[in-house]
Formats: sequence, structure tokens, C-alpha cells
Amino acid sequence: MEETKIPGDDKPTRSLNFIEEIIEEDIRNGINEGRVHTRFPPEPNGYLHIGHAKSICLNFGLGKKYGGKTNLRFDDTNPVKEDVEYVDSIMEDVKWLGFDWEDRLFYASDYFEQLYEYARILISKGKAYVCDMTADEIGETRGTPTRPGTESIFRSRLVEENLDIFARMRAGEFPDGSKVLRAKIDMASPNMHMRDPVLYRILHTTHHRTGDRWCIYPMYDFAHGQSDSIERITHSICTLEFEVHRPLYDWFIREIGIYAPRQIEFARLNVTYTVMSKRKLLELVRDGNVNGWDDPRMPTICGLRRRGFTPESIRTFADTIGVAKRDNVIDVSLLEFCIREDLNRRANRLMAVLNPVKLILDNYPADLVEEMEAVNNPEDDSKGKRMMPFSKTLYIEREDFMEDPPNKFFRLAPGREVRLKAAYIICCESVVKDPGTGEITEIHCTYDPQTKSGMPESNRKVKGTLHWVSEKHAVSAEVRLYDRLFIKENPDETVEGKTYKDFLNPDSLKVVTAMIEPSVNSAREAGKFQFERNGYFSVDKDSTPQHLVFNRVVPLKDSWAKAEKVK
RNA sequence: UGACCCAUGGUGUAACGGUAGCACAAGUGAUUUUGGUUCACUCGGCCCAGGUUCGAAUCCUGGUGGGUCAACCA
Repeated sequence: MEETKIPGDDKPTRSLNFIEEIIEEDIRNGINEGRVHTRFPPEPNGYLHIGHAKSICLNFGLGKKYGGKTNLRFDDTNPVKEDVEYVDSIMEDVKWLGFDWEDRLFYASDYFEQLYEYARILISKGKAYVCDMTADEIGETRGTPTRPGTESIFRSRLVEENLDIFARMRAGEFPDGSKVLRAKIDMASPNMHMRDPVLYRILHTTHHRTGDRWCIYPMYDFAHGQSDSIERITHSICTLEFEVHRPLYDWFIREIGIYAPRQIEFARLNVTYTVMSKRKLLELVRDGNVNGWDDPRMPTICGLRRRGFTPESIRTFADTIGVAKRDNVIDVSLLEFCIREDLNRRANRLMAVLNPVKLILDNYPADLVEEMEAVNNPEDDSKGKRMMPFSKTLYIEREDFMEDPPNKFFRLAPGREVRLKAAYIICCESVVKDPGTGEITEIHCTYDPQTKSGMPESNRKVKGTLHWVSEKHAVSAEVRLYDRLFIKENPDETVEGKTYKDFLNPDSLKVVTAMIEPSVNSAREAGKFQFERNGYFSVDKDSTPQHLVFNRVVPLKDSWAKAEKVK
């Protein structure tokens, strides 16, 4: 069949975001000979989270889109906070997300020698000086946003003396905090970052890569732009809070006289009910509020991975949220939509009863076992079918039965007919209760032998379809139900002296023992499933053949809850 | 009471001086051996006031609101 072409309809439908517009304009203007080179520059002081995923997708995406390159660079200029553990996890997470920096793995610490030379250039030009003031004194003399600062008495130090002291700082002659190298710019600038910012501080700390070779370390502002320049990055994309740093970024490049990349800022990602601060996430891990960085409740890449998110779904999410300069809070339901959409296509269905109650078919032969055929994925025929053992005694979901059902309830109730998915239509005859607690212990039904799935009679309309497992064939498994919300609302630490931890959801994790159809044993490697009518689940890394463990990735869209709300 | 940035449905994001569109969310209906999926439909928006223009979400001015900046963190 041939599709009719609508004139003008073949133009790219996706419009450009503002960064792409800048890049395309640069290309049109012949800047950098049309070259596009980006970088993802994390500091290895924590694990990557969903917010970084936006930046990763953006930077690598742009590199790919414009036939350019993207570097991975560790911004490791503060040995106090950084560690190889984080370096390793970051590389793993970027790879898992599906991006490849090829042979372009760099570290700001690779450039320490070059950066030191750049600093000497500034000193020689009279644009930098060694200052002996304490951190407090520097802070006090910096002024405030509305009041100019005052110049350091060391500002007039001679070039030769500066060069000499700077060399001795490097040689380790001075203790931590005793001296810093500062740029000589303008203590009255309305931009605080231009008020003689610190370039180098003394830190007698072992660096995770350079060891004890250095005891002076460059500050972010002095390292980042120059690192971009060394790598000949064309577009240095960062988040909005660095906007006020841009004049300084450009100042260093200009004064040193080196290749000039262009810094572009975008709004960082925020997600409702989600903590997105490295510092706070670190606290949660350190204080034991979660079981590590990869706890499935964490918004870290490894947490999402362990929970069962796919890299595709995260990339789709990043594409969908777009890029702009206004502050934003993305509704977590969009993330959930992306993973549901992906998993609906790829996850095989499985009968799993999370809260079992016994159902006995009074008219079914006691020793008979039938094999029922069930499709693995109604969205994808190629996923094939499987057989499920069916017998007299079954488990169904306790919530699928009500003695005294409300109007909109169309599952099992006394005297009502319901379909057992892929099996028979049954009718509820009676219930047995525990005389003590009054809890229902057995539901007795009769089945209609003419309604086995596939028979003509099975086409009969019944209101509800239940999932089930055979009592003697079912496999038990530990199922971890992670709630939709880990944080009850967006935490605001300024409220009534509360900390964000007061907003942690105490019910964020529930553990139950579920009964699952036996085919789970052979299909476990598949990794991800939809538990019929409950949600998408992934096999946890704690899982063993003897002890199955599942995480709930995300619940199914719950229309039953909506129906309940209406009434 | 400084500098810089931002302002489009509930949430995001388009429109580049010429019909305000898309996605999520929400609602209605149809299909369905998952109250899932799918399909159709509905709801709902240009911060305010001036100005330029035949015509402004778009350009200009002024308000208003929000954000960022005062680590020897990044």
C-alpha cells in the first residue's frame, strides 16, 4: 500500500530546542569550521541521578546529531570529596544509558600542569596575585551583592614575588589555608564572581589520581573553562546556576589567550516527589535511610536500573521533557508513562497473586491437572505462549473477592460469575471463614466445563477476569512493592525547621510473599514482567533460584481506584 | 533593595511578525479473556500595562512574579 504524501509534510516535525538553534547558527556562521564537540563533566563525588541523565542525553545527543564528538571528563579538582568509587560508577552508568565516549575519557587532573602554566601567565600579566588573607577575611572583604568589596592589601604584590610564592605554594612550603592565588579583576563588580576570585588553594590531601604530586588545586572556575579549551570543546553546556560564572569563564579564556569554547546554560531537571541533590542523596545512603546508592527508591541511575527501568525509557524521558531556560518541575507521572510504555511492549505477562486466598472448584476432579495456554504478551505475538497448570485448588487475589460488593465492583462475589484468565468461567457458591477472626479462608466455586478458553462457550460475556495460580504448582517469591512516592511532597527545608527527611514516605517499601505461576522459573532470565493486573516487576539482583526476589518497577494504571473515587 | 536569567493550559514544551500546536495529567465513550493496552473525543493557556505594526505569544518600554549569585565546593 502506498502512502499519500502531503506536500510540506515531509519536513522534520521535531522543532529545535534553543541549544540546537545556537549550534546551528554557529555552524551557519562558520564558527569552529562547523565542528560540534560537547562534553559531560561530572565531579566524581557521588552517583549519577536522573538529573544527570538529562545532561548526558543532551550532550551525547547533540554530539551525535551534528556528527560531532562528546567527551567524558571528570571534574576532579577537589580531592577532599572525590573518590574512584564514584569514577567507576559514573562510567558504568553512562555506558548503561547507551552512550559511548570512545577514546575520549579525560580528567581535569590530567591538566594540572597546563593549568599551573596558565596561572603563571596570568601572574606575569599582572592579572593574578597571591593573597595571604584567611578565608574569613576574603569573605568579609568581598562585600555583598549590593555593596562593593574592598581590595586585598596583597593585591599590589610584585609579579616576581607572586611568581616566587606561587612556586613555593606548589612546592609545599605553606600550610593549608595560608595562601591562595587570586585573579585581579574588580572588587566592585556587580557580579560577585568577578571580585578577585580564588584560582588556587593549598590542600595537602591525597588525590585519587595524582596522589601527593600536588598540594595546590585549581578551583572550578579556573579549571573548567580551560579544560574545555584544551579539549577544544565547541559548546560547553551546563546548568543555569553557572550563568553568572560565564563572564569569568570568558575572562580567563581571553586573558590567557587560548581557544574559546562557548558556554550555554539550561535549566536543570526537577521531578515531583523526588530528591535531586547529591548532598541529600549521600545523606540518605550514609544515614541508612536507604540500602545504598542503588536502592530502588533512589532517583540515581543505578537505583532506577535496579528497580527495573530500561535505558530506553530514560532516554525517551529525557527527549520528552525538552530543554529550556525556565525552572521546571516535571511530574513524576511522565517518567512512569515512559517506563510503562516501554515495558508494555517488552515485558511478558505472568500470573502472580500478591495477597492469596484459596479458591476451590467443588465440581472439578480432585486429581486432574490441565495445562492452560496463555499468551506471553498480547502486544507482541512473537513472544509466544506458555502452558499453565490448572487444578481444583487455586489462589486468587484476596481483593478480587467481595462478600458484599459495591456497584462498580465487577469481580467475584457470592452468586456471581467471573472468568479465570486463560481457563474457565466460574461461579461463586459459598465462602468459609475462620470462626475466630472472621477472615475468609476459602472461596468455593463451580466451574463451567464448556467455557474453557478457546471453546465457543468461552466467548460468553462476563464482567470480570481474574488471574490465578494453582496451589500445588505455584512458586512463592519475595516481592518488594516500592511505592510511587518516596518523598511525600517536595521538601522545603525552610519550612518550620523541618528537614527533607521529614518528608520521607514511611510506606515507600512493602515486602510481601507472593504466589507465582511455575513458568517463572524458566523465564526468570527475561528480567522484567508484568504481573497480571498489578504492575511491572523486575528480578532483583538478590534473587537466587532458591529464593526469588522481585521489585515493582511501576504499578499499572489503576482504573479501579478511579472507579472507586467516582462512587 | 545590585547584577544576570526566566515568564505560553494542572505539568512540561513548540510557534522566530500572520489559524496558539504537541506530550503527560484529568474527563467521556468504544474495543478488550488484564479495571492493562489500543482507539476516538473532551477539558484547559499566551503574567500585567502601554507602545511599534495592517497584524504581536513573538519586537520595544515599564511594571509584576519567580530563579541564580556573597565556599579556599562543583
